[in-house]
Amino acid sequence: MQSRSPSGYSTWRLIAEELRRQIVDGASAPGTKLPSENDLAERFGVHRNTVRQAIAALTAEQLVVSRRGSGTFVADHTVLVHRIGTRTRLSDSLGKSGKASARLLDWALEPEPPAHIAERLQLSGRSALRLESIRSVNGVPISRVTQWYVAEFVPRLPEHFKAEGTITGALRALGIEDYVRVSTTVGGRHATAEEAAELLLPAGSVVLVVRALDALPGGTPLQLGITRFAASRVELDVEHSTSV
Amino acid sequence: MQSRSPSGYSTWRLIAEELRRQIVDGASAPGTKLPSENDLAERFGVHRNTVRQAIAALTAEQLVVSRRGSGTFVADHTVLVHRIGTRTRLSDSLGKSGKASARLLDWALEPEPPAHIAERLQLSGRSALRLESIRSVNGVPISRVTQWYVAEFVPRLPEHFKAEGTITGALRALGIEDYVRVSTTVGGRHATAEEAAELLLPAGSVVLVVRALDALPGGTPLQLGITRFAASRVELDVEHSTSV
DNA sequence: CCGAAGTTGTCTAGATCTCTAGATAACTTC
DNA sequence: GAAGTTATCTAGAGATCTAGACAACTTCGG
Repeated sequence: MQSRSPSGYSTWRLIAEELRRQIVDGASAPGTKLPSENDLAERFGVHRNTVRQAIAALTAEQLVVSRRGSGTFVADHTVLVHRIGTRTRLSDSLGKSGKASARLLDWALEPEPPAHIAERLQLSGRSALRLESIRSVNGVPISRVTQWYVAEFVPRLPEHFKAEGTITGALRALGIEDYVRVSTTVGGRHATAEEAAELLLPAGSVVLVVRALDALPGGTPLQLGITRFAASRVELDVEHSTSV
Repeated sequence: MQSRSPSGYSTWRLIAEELRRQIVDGASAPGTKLPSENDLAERFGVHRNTVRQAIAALTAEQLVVSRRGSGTFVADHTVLVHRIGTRTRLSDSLGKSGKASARLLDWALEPEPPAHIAERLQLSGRSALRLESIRSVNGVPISRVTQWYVAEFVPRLPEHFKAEGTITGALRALGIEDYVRVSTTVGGRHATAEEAAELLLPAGSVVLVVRALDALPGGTPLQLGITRFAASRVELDVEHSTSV
């Protein structure tokens, strides 16, 4: 491990991320023992206290657990899989892994939405409806979602969302049973301070940013969603058509 | 901006990432003027020198350019789009954006590949061929790739790769013209120190980790690729089937 | 069972890096 | 010319990292 470089990352943070990568990429089973603090200090070329800081961070995230005298072990952790496909709904793909829930944080009618939203939804001067929500599985927040709808297609959607508990349910209550995924892009970046707080992540954690456009049968745009998944908790699985 | 929290990220690093996010998410055109250093210092609640550190980092990445007396402006930057689909080849999706090239870093015949590789490729005791390469567009590195092949299917692949310059060309030279994408998963994490160095990224940058399995017609596994895209340079576009 | 070795937990002190503070200099814009 | 903006600098406070030590516990071999 190189000594301090002007990266803006403390040495212990870099070590914590490296250990995290080794645990997750190596698919270390819960119970796997990490090297001792002295070993890690020697490998990374730092003082043991610095390694302890890194381990403390992973402990705070419940990725590892330390036992005095024994060592540090990988804790029980799972990475959820979210399917990205033409008709996949969040409740279908992630719900199977446990109890999924969505909480509406905020909503607003937007008579003058941002230009790129208006363009993607082909609003032509019509209003958009913006919903802000957070989704959890087994009580653990996994994504922070901003959704833009063509407002006139979804009257009272927020009320229905609160009543049904899911967007799919809310849309169904409005008579919208069928819509298809038109496009999906995936990017990655550091979470904002707000996102990190809402997703219960350490500052600077990585989020996968999924931008998805859904349309009604016939191709009329219905919704543009911007979902920030906690990259440490969710992996995306792209659905490939099986027809050749 | 909160004052120092024990996140392991320096204040200037967090500010730099937030400015980056605003520039990229807001799709700021080159030439867009950022708020002045004094304004940013006030907004983030820090001293101006701290803001200067953040801007210096973005300047080093050539995302912004500062002119004394005038201000700081968004520099020319593009985010490349990589298509993820059944038959999309890197040279097809990214090559259109400019001159794409791939450089073989290393390769090895692996008689005892890791268990999860052996399983995905259904090796049953056969050897795997591992290739390590880096891909660039217009001289800018965009991804770091590890590819595992069923060795007996691709004799002398490294030589062909060097001769042809692309994997697609190398496979074609071996008579392999048709293969399909079976599965693709996308994750995100911080780049390792090595990855950051190879991709010319600041330490701790975000990479999108794409794991893809390709098969020959008939379903026999051919290749498992693990591609780390620089998230600040590449966005993934998922191909959706248009049939309903 | 006991002692040695190993491991994590805790603490103090000093060196080094980061951030704040404030100032002056050099340039641009109006 | 005045106001605004970036560039550079010095100094001090606060945070991080190194260094080393001792404490409390576990594991293993005799």
